[in-house]
Amino acid sequence: MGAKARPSSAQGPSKSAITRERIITAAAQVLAERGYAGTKLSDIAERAEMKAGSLYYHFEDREDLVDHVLKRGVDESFRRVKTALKALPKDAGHVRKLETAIDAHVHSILQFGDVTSASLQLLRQLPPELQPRYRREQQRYGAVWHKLIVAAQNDGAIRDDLDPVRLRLFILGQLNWVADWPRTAVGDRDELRKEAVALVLHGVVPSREGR
Amino acid sequence: MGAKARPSSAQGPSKSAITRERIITAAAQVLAERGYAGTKLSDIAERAEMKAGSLYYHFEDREDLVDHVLKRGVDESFRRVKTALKALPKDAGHVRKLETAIDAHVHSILQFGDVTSASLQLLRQLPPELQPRYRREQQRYGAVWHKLIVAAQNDGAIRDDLDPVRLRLFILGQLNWVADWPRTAVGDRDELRKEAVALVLHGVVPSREGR
DNA sequence: GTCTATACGACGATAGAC
DNA sequence: GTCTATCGTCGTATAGAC
Repeated sequence: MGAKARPSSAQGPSKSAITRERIITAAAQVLAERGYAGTKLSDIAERAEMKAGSLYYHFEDREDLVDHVLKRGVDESFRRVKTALKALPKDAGHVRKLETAIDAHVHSILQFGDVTSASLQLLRQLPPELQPRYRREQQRYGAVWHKLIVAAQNDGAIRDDLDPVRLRLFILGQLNWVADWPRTAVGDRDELRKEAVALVLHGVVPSREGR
Repeated sequence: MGAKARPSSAQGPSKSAITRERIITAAAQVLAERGYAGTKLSDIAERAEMKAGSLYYHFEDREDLVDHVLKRGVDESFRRVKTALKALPKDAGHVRKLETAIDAHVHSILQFGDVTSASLQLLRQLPPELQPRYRREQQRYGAVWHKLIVAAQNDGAIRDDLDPVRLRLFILGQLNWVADWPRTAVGDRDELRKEAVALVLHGVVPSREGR
């Protein structure tokens, strides 16, 4: 990589910002496959094509770096789902909203697979002192889904014989697991998103009037 | 492998065997919440109420201990699902079989939560050299589900517009995630199992003739 | 069987050259 | 900004007492 540092006169990210980005991506990949404690700075550095010591120019320490990966992972799905919901017409039905949220959540997982996967499994593995911050963020996201589900149940748009909390966890669990699928199974992404929506909404049994 | 296998007589488990069991359980718990590399022998020892050095009397080394936890985790669901399927009447329908497998899988997760949870997330985190053995075991389990799903699709018992591989991953993902639920969300276990079956089969939208 | 004490290696972090 | 060199810490594993 002998690219000359280009003076960021006009606009666009500085070289430093680009490097930071490269490091975060590399970190997310290693974290996703090795877990929190299994991730060595030397591995991150190698994947980002630099030496371990150089990381300290961009981040305070290991924890600071993990912090950035984690925050981004939790935020990504959140932002995307909120945006997608807001883009819906005001009079959209509950089922339509749910479809939209499912599609957006899966979409974010497919696009930011490593970051999402890393943040999802890391939440458990973090040293207890570090957990509260991210748990809170995750709960705010969970709350969005919870409202969606409860509102839909109250209006009779979806079945109300399932506990809303468990229902949310079932749905998100099914979708989150996609981050861990073997690449070969993912296949066509649009197809996958459609299937996810279909499965959550209608299940595997073909509908029959006299269920 | 680990400790010496006692020539099995008619007596109960030796004291050594009991201790081994205690250690494996402790290890599963720590592995489930800290990940592979995050699990220190001292933590396992503490939870098993002994000192770290003493573990080496029962297991060759760290890897040997993890090995036992992992093997058990993959086996548990497998055994339970196979047994449940065999107990069905020969003429059981495809949907009935699927229900049974779902119920058994969830049941095993609820009962061996730590071991299952540990083995599920550890598969990814293992050093590459150690993975093949467990992957193979997991694939054998996946094959059972695959056959179930394909057979059901071919007979028109379940919808065939979803890719069978992805369908399997969706279903198992939804169920596996239960291992990571907060204890407070699990609630009544029988209720949870029923809900899991209902959700996979019929989804969240109440059935209507003109879907 | 379990303990304490210790060697040994691996990784995080810092300092200073370029 | 990135490198090399180095220090300190911590965890695995071993040795030997009880």
